[in-house]
Amino acid sequence: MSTGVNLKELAAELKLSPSTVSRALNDSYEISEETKKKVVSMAEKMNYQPNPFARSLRENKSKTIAVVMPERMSSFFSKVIDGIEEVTQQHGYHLLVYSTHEDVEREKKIVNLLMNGRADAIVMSVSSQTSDISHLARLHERGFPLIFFDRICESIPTTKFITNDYESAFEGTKHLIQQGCRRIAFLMLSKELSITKERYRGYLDALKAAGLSPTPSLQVTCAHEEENNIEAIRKMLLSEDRPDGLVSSVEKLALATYHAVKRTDIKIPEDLKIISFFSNLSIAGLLTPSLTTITQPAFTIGEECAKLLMKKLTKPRQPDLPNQLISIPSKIIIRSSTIAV
Amino acid sequence: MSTGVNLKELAAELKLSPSTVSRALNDSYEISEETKKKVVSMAEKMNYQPNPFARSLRENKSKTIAVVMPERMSSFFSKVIDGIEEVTQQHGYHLLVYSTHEDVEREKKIVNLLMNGRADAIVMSVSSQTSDISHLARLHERGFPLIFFDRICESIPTTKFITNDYESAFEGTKHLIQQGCRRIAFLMLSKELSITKERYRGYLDALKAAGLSPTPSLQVTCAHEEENNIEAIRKMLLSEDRPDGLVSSVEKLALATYHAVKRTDIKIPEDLKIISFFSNLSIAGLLTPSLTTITQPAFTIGEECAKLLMKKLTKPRQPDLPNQLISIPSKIIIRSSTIAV
DNA sequence: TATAATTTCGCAATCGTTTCCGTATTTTAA
DNA sequence: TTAAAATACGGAAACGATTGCGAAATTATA
Repeated sequence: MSTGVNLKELAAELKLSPSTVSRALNDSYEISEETKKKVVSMAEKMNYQPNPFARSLRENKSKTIAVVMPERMSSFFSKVIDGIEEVTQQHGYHLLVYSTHEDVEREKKIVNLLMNGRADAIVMSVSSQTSDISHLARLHERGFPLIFFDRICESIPTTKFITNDYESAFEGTKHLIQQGCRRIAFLMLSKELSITKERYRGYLDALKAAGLSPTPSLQVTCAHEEENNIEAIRKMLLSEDRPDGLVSSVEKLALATYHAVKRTDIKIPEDLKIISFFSNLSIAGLLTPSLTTITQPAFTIGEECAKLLMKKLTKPRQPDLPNQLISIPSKIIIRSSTIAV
Repeated sequence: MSTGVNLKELAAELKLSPSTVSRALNDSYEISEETKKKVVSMAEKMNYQPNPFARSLRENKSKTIAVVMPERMSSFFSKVIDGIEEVTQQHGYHLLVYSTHEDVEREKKIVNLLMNGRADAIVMSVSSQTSDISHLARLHERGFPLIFFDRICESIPTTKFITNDYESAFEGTKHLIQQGCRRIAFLMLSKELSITKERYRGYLDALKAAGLSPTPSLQVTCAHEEENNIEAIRKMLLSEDRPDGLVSSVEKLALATYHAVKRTDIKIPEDLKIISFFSNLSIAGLLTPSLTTITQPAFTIGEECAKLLMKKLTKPRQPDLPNQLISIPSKIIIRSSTIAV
């Protein structure tokens, strides 16, 4: 791999010193317009590309953001990253992307690796296994810029971007009740997860507001393995107090539910109405029947994370990321899976 | 952001020179076992993390791989990256991930940015717009390690990983014919794409082998915008010589076809049988009717790309990546969308 | 015992930038 | 006309690691 020209060679060609060339390329006021032109044109001619590591070493920043998330095959996370990339790319930033595969040990390893400054900031959504958050707390205490989205750590005082989890779950559950549901199931990944807690609370409060009492056996905590989830849901669906409605707090469990239903003779929406947090609109419309979704503003969440970070990182002497919770509302899109017949 | 301890501070604490400490940490034969122990334990105690940029600058390598692909919201590409990450993470490599959004201009920008050595290698799948490949050729001519997967550049002499596109398309088309189809449509993204060419060839040859002649109006070239694709497909499906079978060369066009069919009263598989290159098995099973798929070994492709790169990058004085085409076969999974009634 | 070989470590250069100084030249002000 | 200020540039020190080379201390060999 033949490395290109460096600053010294470029300077030699121009019969200038490296410092002058550097300043010229960085548009310093100390350099005359005339020399700037010369330098810039010669740099183009010789295809000079500054070495990013020399620069990072000197400036102590990498122009790189790390994104850590639980899984890649999820339209929600894909769209968030698209949103982040859209903003960061305009500022010349690069994206390191890591998947924890819902494994807290991998999450710890990744976070610890990132503490050496390879990235200027971390945008993350924690794994469903994450209960001990000391690795993240340590990162933040050291002053490392850290932003959470979706699955947040409440106790770490930094900026977090979420959707209106509580209200959406409340409204979604209320919608099921309005459609006549009385025994409503709730599917979740892990009780530790911030999104689980909030969405669950919204679900419970909606039940309470309607004078309904929750049935413990209808609240299913799932795991990572899809087949196990499908079977757990199927059993719940066929249990004694089988539900007539179902709220899924994450996309993948809605899909698991459709799989589970296929293994029974339950009819949606006649026997069971389903609503789910879901980001893949194209798929939602193709499911049979089409799925009523609580659609999170995934792309916007990514954009907002990135905008905040860019402000903090590209301007000098910015304050720490404020300890705030920013909520961007979801939209409920009613489709066939909850239409009363 | 308070940077941690560096080598000099660690050395001072140990009353040793930085060079000795560096060698001790790198397990050099020149250092006694005794000092090694001391150094390592002190490094742990002080939580020493080597500065990656200083190291990269000195060693002229970044322990980073760049992955450039056309889109993120695709189960195929997601799985490929999961495969790559699985291997590279074990070697301590990091992943920079870029999406071109099927835009060749963005692809060029990204590739040019990567020429400065920010990554040690690039794994890429070109955009559907890419016909001029000079940006990639230049990269390769400079000796930059470059690997293609799926959507390859035939003319660039490096290693490419694909699936058996021709054979799979041939077998898939043959399957439709065996199920009684006579007028078989073909959906593609861009005629420039390597996968389009090969899969199209397989499709044509299968027709020919059965004594069928292709109908030009049944061969639809689609673009990026989903709604436009759906409408184009719908029109084709309702045209005079409407098809009774359809091969989709990529996942998203199969979904578009399902959407298009929903807007007509065409019945699958009675009126139209569908087969598609498709990686999202969970979704394939949930479509109505479930979709017969040509399932690419996405994860394995990613793993193989990464394995080859790791061999090249982690061992000293490796030869250039050989000019070879490695094909990993797909599997055809027959579901309801092609079952004759 | 004297010399050679081995072990173990330190000094200093290096990677390619940026930037703090210093300085020569030109312009402005008094 | 002279002093002060502004302009335009170069020298050299950083940033934090790795490594070639030299040297002291120890061990082996003759």
